[in-house]
Formats: sequence, C-alpha cells, structure tokens
Amino acid sequence: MGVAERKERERLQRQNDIIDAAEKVFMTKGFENATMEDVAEEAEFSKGTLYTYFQSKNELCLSIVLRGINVLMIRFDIVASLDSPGLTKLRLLAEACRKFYVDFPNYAFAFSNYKQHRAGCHLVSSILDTIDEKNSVIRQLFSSVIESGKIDHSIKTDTESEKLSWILWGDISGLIPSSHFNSANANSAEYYNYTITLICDAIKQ
Amino acid sequence: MGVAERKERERLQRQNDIIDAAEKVFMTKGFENATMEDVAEEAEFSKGTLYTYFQSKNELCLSIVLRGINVLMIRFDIVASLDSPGLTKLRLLAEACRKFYVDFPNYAFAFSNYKQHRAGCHLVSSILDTIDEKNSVIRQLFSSVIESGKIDHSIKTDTESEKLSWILWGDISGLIPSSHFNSANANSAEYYNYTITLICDAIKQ
DNA sequence: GACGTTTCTGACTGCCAGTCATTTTTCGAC
DNA sequence: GTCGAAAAATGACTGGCAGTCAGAAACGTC
Repeated sequence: MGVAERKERERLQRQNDIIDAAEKVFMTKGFENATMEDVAEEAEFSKGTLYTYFQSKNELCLSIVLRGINVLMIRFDIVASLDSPGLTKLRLLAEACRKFYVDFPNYAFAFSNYKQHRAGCHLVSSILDTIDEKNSVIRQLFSSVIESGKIDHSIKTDTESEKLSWILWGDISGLIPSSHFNSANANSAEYYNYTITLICDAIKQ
Repeated sequence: MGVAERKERERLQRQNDIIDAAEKVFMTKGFENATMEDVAEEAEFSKGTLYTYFQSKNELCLSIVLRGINVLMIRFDIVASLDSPGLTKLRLLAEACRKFYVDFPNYAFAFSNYKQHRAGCHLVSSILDTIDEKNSVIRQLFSSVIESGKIDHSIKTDTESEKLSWILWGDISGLIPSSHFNSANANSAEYYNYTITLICDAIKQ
C-alpha cells in the first residue's frame, strides 16, 4: 500500500515547487516588496494553500536558506574528504563558499537576509531547527578540518579550532554575502580573499 | 533676530526627543513589533508629527544608528590620537568598539539591524548620506592607524591597509553585533577577541 | 487682534500577512 | 460507478500598521 508514501512524495514535490516560485519572486522583487500573492501566482496555487505548506512568509524564506545550506554542504563535504593538508582544505572550504555565492546569487541573497527572517519567525519551526542542526554540523566540519591541520603540522597547535570554526563560518556565511549586496563595494571577492588570507597566515605552522 | 536660530534649535531638540523615544520603544518591543504609534506616544507627539521629522520608520531607525556611530567615533578619535604603536592602537580600536557595545547595548542592537533598515529606506535621505560619510571617515581612521603601524614597524609593510580597514570595520560593526548564524551568543566577547587576535597576529611585524 | 507661517493632529487609506468556512479532489470500499 | 470520508485547495475576509493629508492650533509679526 504505497499510497501514503506517494502522497508524502507529492506533498514534498509541491512544497519544493512553492520554494522554487518563492526563490524566483523574492529574487526579482526583493523580500520586502514581494507578497505571498505573488509567490502563490508564480507557484500556481492560491495564497491559502501556501499556508498549509509554510507557517509564514518568513518560514518560507528560511526554507530557501536551508536549501542553500544543503547545496553548500555537498561542496563542503567534497573538500573535507580530500587528502590534503588541513590548512589547504580550510582555504578550499572558503573558496568553495565564495564560488557557491557566485554560482547561486539567490542563495547569497537569502543568506544575507537570514537574520531578519529568523527574527520574524517566532513560532516553533522544524525548518529553523534543521538550520540550527546543519549549522552545527558545518562548524564541526570546519573544526575537524582545523584539527586535522594540527596533526599534519600545517596549522599551529595552539589554534582554538572551535572558536575559529565559529568565526570562519560566521564570516563567510554572514559578513560576505551581506557586503556582496552593498553597492559601495564592487570587488567584494578581493576583500573576501584577503580576510581568508589573513586568518590563514595567522594560524599556519 | 535669533528667532530662526532658536526655532532650528528647538526643532533639533524635538527631533532628538523623538529619537530618544524610539530608542526606548524599539529596544523594549523590538523593531518589528513596535509601531510608530508606540513611538509617538512615548515621545508625546501624534503619529503624523513623527513624519514631519523623519521620512519613514526605517529612517528613524537609521537615525539611531547614526547617533551610535557618533558616540563610537568620539572613542575612536581618542584612541587614534594616542602616542602608541599602530598595532597597539588597532587593538585598542577593536577594544573600544567592544566596550561600546557593552556600554550601549541599544546601539549594538541598532547596528545589527542596520542593513535591514537601510534596505527599507528607498528614498533619498540625508541621514543615509551622513552615515555613508561617517563610515568612510572611520575606514580612513583605521587605514591611517594601519599606515602609522607600518612606519613605526609594528605592522608588516605588505599589509593592505585599505582592504584591512574595510574588513576590520565590517567585522566589528556588522558581524559581531549580529553574531550571525547562531542564537547561542553567550560568550561572543571571546569570539570577538579571538578574531582580533588572529588578524593582529597575521599583520604584526 | 489680525494675518501669515509653522507645527501638530488624528481620522483615513491602502496594503498585505495570515485565517477559515467552504468547495473541490482524491481514493478506498462496496 | 458511486458513496462517504479525508486531504487539499480556495479566496473572500479580518486585523493591524505605515504613511497621508486636510484642517486645527500655536506662534510670530506688525
């Protein structure tokens, strides 16, 4: 009796379609200006239906963030599994993240508004919980890469891997996408790279 | 004929009173939940009056940010005028900023929402222009401190002062108060200090 | 005290997130 | 094929708030 499974699959598919539509609409009109009506129209559903899939407009936005994190994590996992010195892998993680923003500007945009959507999402939300979880996993990944660098002597042993993984992930997930959308700063990639260079210089053995 | 001057002074005073009220209301209720009615009541004006002093709710918030920047800049200027090595002054600038957030949590809060208010402020705004100006002045201040460090041999001569001042000011004004992708920011001061330590380690002569 | 100017007011408008009673669709059982 | 129950979709409606504006009040000048 695979009906329940099929229904669940279809539900997830519809949910995905709505996120697709939201990505498109929020990206073109901006989160503030886009209305749930707009998203509903793009997704070819009525507004009411959106609310059977998402608690609020903000939660819908967080779903986009979550999607982005998942895509990014695939790239992170590939880097982490490489057979290279820890410091090299750390640089590659940062580079993977930078490239991710170039490849998916809509996710960079979503990331830059993350805090705002999170604040506007008071209710208990499984999506919020999942994001927290993924964040924790990513920091652990960074942390283990740093630790591996200590073992292979590419990174100073007095480096505080937990703090550094927090800072690095915070920098590349929060600071960079937000300055990316700052009109005054055309060559943000250069600043991004310089930040990474400085931090790596500070911790290299 | 000091009437025009007195009127201007009074107008500025009233504007200040409104910002005072807004600081209080936004801080207690949060920007999203606080209404212009709330601010008006606190300031003992009607809602309409607020709009003769500020173009929008977002511009009112930016005024709070601007106030904060001015307060912070006084502290920065004191540090910059010290007769110490450039690297020391850079550390003291970061420390002054951290202390500023402790002394004025409401400004830290305003800073963390800066991007959002800026985005919601489409119109031409003299407050926005002034903020941009102050930001530029602060980056110049950082830059000149870095340059002075090169001269007194506390900072490596290949340090890119313009990029670094951008990064540092971006980090301490944007990243730290918002403390990005995680809610557990209990010991954010530690992360803040470690970031500064790492960057200073990277550039010290 | 009358007249022009500045400041203030609060009822009103338009917009939109979010709701919910109702309709439509799905699907197993017979 | 059709009936009844459950699931999904609908869109008119509500409530709340940012921002407006026509008129009232206060102020300044002669």
